Amino acid sequence: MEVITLKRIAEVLGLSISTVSRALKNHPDISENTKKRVHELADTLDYEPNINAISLRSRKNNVIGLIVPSISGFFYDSFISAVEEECRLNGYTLMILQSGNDLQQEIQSLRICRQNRVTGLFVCLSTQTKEMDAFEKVKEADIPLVFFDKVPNQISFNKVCIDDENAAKLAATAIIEKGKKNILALFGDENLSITQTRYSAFEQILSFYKEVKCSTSYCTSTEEAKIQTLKYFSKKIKPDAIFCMSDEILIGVIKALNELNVKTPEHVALLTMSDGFFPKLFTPEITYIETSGYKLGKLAFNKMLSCINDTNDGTSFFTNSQIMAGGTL
Amino acid sequence: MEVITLKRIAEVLGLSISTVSRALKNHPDISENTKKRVHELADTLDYEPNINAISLRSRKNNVIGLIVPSISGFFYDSFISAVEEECRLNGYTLMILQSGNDLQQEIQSLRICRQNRVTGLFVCLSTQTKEMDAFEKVKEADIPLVFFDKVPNQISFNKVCIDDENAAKLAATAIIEKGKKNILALFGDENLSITQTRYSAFEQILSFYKEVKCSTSYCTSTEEAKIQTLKYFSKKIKPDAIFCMSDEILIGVIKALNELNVKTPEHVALLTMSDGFFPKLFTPEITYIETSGYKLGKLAFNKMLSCINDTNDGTSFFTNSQIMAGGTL
DNA sequence: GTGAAAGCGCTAACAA
DNA sequence: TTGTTAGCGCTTTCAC
Repeated sequence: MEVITLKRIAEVLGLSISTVSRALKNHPDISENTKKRVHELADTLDYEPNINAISLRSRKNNVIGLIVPSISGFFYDSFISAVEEECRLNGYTLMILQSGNDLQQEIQSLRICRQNRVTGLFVCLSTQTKEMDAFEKVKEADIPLVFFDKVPNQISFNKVCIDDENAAKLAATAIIEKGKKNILALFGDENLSITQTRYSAFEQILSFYKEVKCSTSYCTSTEEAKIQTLKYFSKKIKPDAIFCMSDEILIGVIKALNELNVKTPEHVALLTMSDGFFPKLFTPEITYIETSGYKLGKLAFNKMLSCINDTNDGTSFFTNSQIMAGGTL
Repeated sequence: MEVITLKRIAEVLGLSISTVSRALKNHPDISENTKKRVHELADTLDYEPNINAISLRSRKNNVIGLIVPSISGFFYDSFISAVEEECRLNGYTLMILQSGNDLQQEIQSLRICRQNRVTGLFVCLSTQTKEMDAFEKVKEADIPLVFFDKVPNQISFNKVCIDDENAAKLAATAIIEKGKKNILALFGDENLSITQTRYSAFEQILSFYKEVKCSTSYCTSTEEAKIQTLKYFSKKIKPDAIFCMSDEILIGVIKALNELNVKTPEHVALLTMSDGFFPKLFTPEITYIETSGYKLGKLAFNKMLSCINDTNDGTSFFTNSQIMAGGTL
């Protein structure tokens, strides 16, 4: 099946390529009659302009790249959903690459984005990433770069995050106010700044309450969260409250509690950070600090737009959090 | 920041563009010394070939399109995850577009894919789609087209599905064997062939057992599934078994059962079709017929490859299903 | 109101 | 072993 180009239309109509090009864009110079003929033929032949040619010629590309450890589940899918929506609404196309938390893969994805001359790039760092050299180069190449969720520590990068500090403080305060004395706090991967921020904010609040005991544990997976929970409940003094840093952790905790037949809130209080989807699946619904991937996605896109339009003020964006009452605290 | 091209490298090295091009590809004609010089400069300048130019020149594109109602949650995220993985491993790049179950959006996404000259296209139909004209045109344009999950009825299209018929029969048989007499069967959107297939297979099995009563209901959302469940449990004779066609339905049912304080399997048996993620979140774990989005994604990509390589034999692919024992049946 | 020509970055046939 | 040239599909300046 023949692919239709301006050239082809021009041949059929006995016009020059440039006239056809202008006619399709309704350029004022072109006569109404010519415009009509061109549009009609283009329609019947199902002409679609070749984006590659346009990108090449204009030296710009409407593709935006997104690198993320995994598309599926836990927050990222709704973040991506929001970003795709905004991209589409703004005439961009989204190219998604999974790093699988693998360093090589992340670098390779970065290269693919550069080869594609992406207009901008969203990145959620892999848990392995230490060196930021490759990302520095992206910046030097003047490609707008917005980190989300798992972001680097350097202040020089654009970041869009949950307001981790505030959210973690909110959580700690809520637990304290319920008079809990023996907290189990489960966090994610220790290397991530997001984990570090949540951890220190949480600890900071607790430090004001010397009488409250808190055991902390870092879990890199749902399975580990389950194991840690089982471990702490096998001790003589059992936790009277559990704080989960994320859905991923929460699921592990719930599996453990189910196995132990420990009920919330009767035997233990439970508070998590989440977008609310998982917390609402259970009975009683789990109390959570709201951290919406969808909202963050919208925010991230705004940041990206300001970078693209060169109106970026260099500030980091944060979504604000609030506590959503369920029945487990 | 200057963008590096072959031309630039050629200038610096005092070579012609074609020599540089060949050197970078390690063409045998080029002397070792020249290759070395070119590679070194390319490295220090961080040269990356312009994919747009390559696509234009070669008249092919390594982009594969994917149109889906929504990226997030319920099966699609893991399907997409698998497809992205395969794309990456095979040198393709994935362009994702959400239709939001909106007809206009779907058509628009189709157009974007055509403009981008995608090498292939995965489509999960929106619930609104009736006319297949636009997709016929894609086929006529020789763009490999693979439908997944929500697929058209026409036999002429490539489809990759859960083996819906077998899965639904498996479900019906399992429920019958448990001696249930009053089944509530909840299905998804009535317009979808996937729903129709599951429905008729389920009914077919039941038709052999005249003594078994079965109420059927179509739900287009989680919320509606909840409402329907509440409705049937407000009747005098309550269901002794519930069959859910999907996770989306299951979640609604669980919320309803929680609200009613109806326990599984004591008060009612529960069986769903799922990839297993959600069923395993609850206690007891919910018995399900396995339908893996991830597996289906891998299958879909194989189908796509065979289309691209023109070795497609025109058969539809099905993942096989099996029943996974939880504690609710 | 329309056309010719150049050029975006790249590859490959042909020439030298 | 290297260079010249043409052309992928498109836009845009300049000429008529």
